[in-house]
Amino acid sequence: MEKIPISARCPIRTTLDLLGGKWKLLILFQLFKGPLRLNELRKSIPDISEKMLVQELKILVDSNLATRKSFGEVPPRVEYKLTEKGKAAMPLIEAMREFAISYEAKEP
Amino acid sequence: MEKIPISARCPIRTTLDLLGGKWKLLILFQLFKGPLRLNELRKSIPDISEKMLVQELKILVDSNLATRKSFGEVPPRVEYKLTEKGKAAMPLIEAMREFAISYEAKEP
DNA sequence: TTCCATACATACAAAAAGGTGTGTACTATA
DNA sequence: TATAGTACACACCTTTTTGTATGTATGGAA
Repeated sequence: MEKIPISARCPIRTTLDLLGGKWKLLILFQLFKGPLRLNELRKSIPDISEKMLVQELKILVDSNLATRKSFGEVPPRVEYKLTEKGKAAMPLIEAMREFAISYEAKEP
Repeated sequence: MEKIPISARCPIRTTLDLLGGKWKLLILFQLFKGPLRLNELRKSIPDISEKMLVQELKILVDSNLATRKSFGEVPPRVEYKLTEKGKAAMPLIEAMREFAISYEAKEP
């Protein structure tokens, strides 16, 4: 039996679990514009490796933040798309943008 | 000379650099309620280690998101407090809370 | 026949993040 | 005199995350 501290399941931790790390929010942000194929995502995030992209997409799909649709063609064609839950991250990204802007302002 | 991809300095990455990781947002959240001493922070985040707390606070201070005020007493008394830039993270935390709530809802 | 494109998988290595345990300075208090 | 409290520092270790380099299946184009 594990000892779970009182704050182990607060909304901040939940969100960190779902969206933490270097890439997930960047991927989600790209997908807001509409469904994308793997290679399209790769081009829109130039410094991500293929492995990371595949791995993070899998996690996003497992968390029900995105869906994967394979067209069963050859060469393979697969499209990734946000779910409703995934789209709910938009205000969060907006808040991040605003935070970054206010941080970089010269004011106090 | 380093090669910097086109998207290296977007607001998402800036925010991730400043607030990423397991602890910074939790610490900031505690400090919204008002200035706190190290031990008070430790009690309000039961599962953080002293090293992590000190280390993360130092980073937050270096980033101008918080300030450190030593009272020069013995035993030491030090207070940590948010700066204006630090307070600007509040909407972000609010957005995280809302995201977590919507994620955990049973709807689609 | 060789090569290309796509969307992966897998093994391995490097780097970053996080955790544990101990020590220190100083004073007050028991 | 021994102990406690505070806010650290430092060494060391483990885990997690990220990166690199290859390999695979398939069919069509050259």
